[in-house]
Amino acid sequence: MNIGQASELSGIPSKTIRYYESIGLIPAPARTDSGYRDYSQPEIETMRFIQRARNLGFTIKDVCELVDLWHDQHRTSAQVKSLTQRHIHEIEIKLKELESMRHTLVTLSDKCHGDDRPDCPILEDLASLNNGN
Amino acid sequence: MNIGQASELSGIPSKTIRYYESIGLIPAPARTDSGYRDYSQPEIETMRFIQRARNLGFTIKDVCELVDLWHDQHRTSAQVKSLTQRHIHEIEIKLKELESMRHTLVTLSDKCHGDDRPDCPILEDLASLNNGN
DNA sequence: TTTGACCTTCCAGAGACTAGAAGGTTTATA
DNA sequence: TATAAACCTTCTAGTCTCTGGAAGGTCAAA
Repeated sequence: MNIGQASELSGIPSKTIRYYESIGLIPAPARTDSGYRDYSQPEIETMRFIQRARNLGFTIKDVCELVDLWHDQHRTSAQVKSLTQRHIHEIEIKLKELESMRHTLVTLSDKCHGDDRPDCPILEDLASLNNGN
Repeated sequence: MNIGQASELSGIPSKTIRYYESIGLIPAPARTDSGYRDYSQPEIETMRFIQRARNLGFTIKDVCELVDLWHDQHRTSAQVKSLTQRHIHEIEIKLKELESMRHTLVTLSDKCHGDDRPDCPILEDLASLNNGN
């Protein structure tokens, strides 16, 4: 199976598959006589695994670990859960940051007339002296 | 005022100030005889403005526009509000993505025993066939 | 045989910094 | 006055995760 089909089945763009291979996330596949990458079914499964993990926001490094754990008969579910909870924690930190930003922005935006005049509470807030750094 | 003091007062690291100058977000300041950057008060105000906008998640490109609008006597508050609402919209998209990730991850994590055994619903889900791409 | 859709490699750019190297300047202390 | 620490300078390269494009080879169908 060539890279285009692998891309279709895994949902990972061809360019990204090559990139993942270049950084060692996906092992180099067999090649046809003409040099085309030639994937087999288990390699597609791995790609789908990787794609799902990426869709859940795991970093490439985390995905490497997850793939290793997946293939490790002697893994413990505690290892996987720990990795996952660390990731959840990071997501929650980002959520809080974004929610705080949104709150501030919505508050400012609501105060802004949004008309032809230059007076703008958003700019005034950004320019204000009595404001956190 | 040298770059270290400007950094303290604006909350932007010296390295980042130089970077902002290199991409044209901050204009090149005066120099002392020995070549040190020499900032005046209005330049610090601009840096503080930039730092606050960055803290609200605006991209560098947006910040450029905001600074331009700030200095433009003929701006309209509608321009600023429009920029801000676009940004709020992008934040809301990211919030939804992250909340969806968190929901999935928490659900999976709750199902995982997190003990010495290898059985793990998290890995099973990532590996499962009947799962979105 | 020709066309179009694949595939290959390699290089560069995105965004927003950050680290480090190699060297010059200023300031404080001994 | 000497020297050491703490600044400053420029430049290069790395981070992270791709993505686009160029130049060229291959394959399948008409």
